[in-house]
Amino acid sequence: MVPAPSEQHGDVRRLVLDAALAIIESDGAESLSMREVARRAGVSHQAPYHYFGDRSGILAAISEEGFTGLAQAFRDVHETEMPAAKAGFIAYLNFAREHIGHFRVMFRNDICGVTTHASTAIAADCAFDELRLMVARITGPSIDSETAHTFAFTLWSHAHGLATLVIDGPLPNKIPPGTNLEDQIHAVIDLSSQMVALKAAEMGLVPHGH
Amino acid sequence: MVPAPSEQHGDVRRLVLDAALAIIESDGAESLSMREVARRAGVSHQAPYHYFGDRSGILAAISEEGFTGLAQAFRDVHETEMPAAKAGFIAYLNFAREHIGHFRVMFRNDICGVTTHASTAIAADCAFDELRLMVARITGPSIDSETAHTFAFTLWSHAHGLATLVIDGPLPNKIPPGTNLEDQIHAVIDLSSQMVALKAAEMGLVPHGH
DNA sequence: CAGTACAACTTGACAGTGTCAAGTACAACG
DNA sequence: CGTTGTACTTGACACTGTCAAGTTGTACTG
Repeated sequence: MVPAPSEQHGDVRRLVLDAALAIIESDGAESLSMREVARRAGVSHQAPYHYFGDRSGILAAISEEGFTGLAQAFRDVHETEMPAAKAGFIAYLNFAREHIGHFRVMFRNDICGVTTHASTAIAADCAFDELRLMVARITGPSIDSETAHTFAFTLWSHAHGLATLVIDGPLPNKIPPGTNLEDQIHAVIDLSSQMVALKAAEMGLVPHGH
Repeated sequence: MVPAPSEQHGDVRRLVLDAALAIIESDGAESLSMREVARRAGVSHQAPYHYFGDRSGILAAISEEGFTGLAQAFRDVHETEMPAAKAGFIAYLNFAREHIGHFRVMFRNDICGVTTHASTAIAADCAFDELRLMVARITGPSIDSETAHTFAFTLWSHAHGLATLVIDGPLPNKIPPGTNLEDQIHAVIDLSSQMVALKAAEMGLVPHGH
């Protein structure tokens, strides 16, 4: 049976996971070597396999952890006084930047196989449910579920695109000379959330308050 | 000196590139092995290095090719009768889906180092210039360059997010049961372009016609 | 026409990689 | 004490990226 997480056994799993995250954060997911992970965690080169099965297993575990964290980030948005759309964009981008290791893996089911790892898929579903709850704050209750779904997908796309372009894409290199990256990012977030708010208003949707 | 591209010499380069693209399309960029590429191209395991220097070199070449293609896709949008925003979203998504191999690499400067490969950076700049021209069709001329830039970034983010989520992300697995993926995608594109059009109208921007 | 230079490769070697297979240490349980 | 199971370790294998050195053919000089 699995020992209590507080015991030393659980530590190796955590150690391995943290070592993997450190590598992914600094060099990207491609550079993740199981042997280097093991070396940094101070265990034999085969120990990680005991916990995660194979390379995709460790990535799936990171992905799962990431989705759980993202769901929490979405939940935390409910506490804000900011307009929900803007707060959502900021939360998404902040999560991505603060958890680059997780973020780089989460949306890559080509390398971690969300479809093959059930618990990762469940965590992803939870995060998406939380996103839909957040979107419901923008659209209000007077909306059919199909449109609500489309709204959720759309906002997700917008936030995701910005985050990926900022983190691994060429966006940081493409800001005009003399301008500040953070300012540009906030201008994009502002513009995006204004677009969302305008459309919601045009559709006669009323966001519900706190 | 470099031989004319029509000669047999150029063929190897093309062969290697195509083999690499085939691997990336089917298995992702992580699974790209230089030796497997060489094997499929029917050359020695070192031949690809002759042309591309190292693993990141081949990825940079693919990236460059991709950005050149994307720029062309943007140019082709000018021919459409559709509203520019919607046409742009569709063009971006189509490009991504029809050139998965290129797309999976282009925006990953963690693996192909756009910063280190000059010609790739130039191609990326060209594509971005073309994007700005396209955005100018939406915003019209009555807009200061800073706002125009923000508009371009924003639309880019929106389109990019949708494309990445569709191609490698969990979006295809997250459509509600009984609904069609293509319909969902088009609903998102419609909603996004409506948001853009609304904001442009609110700002008093007038798109210029054909 | 000999000589040289250079591009376009090939062959060989090396350290490092993912993963299968087998072993060891040790606690829990009967 | 013996069995069972977890938590690893050690060893091996085929494969990887890349450096170094060789080979072939072609172009161009003297």
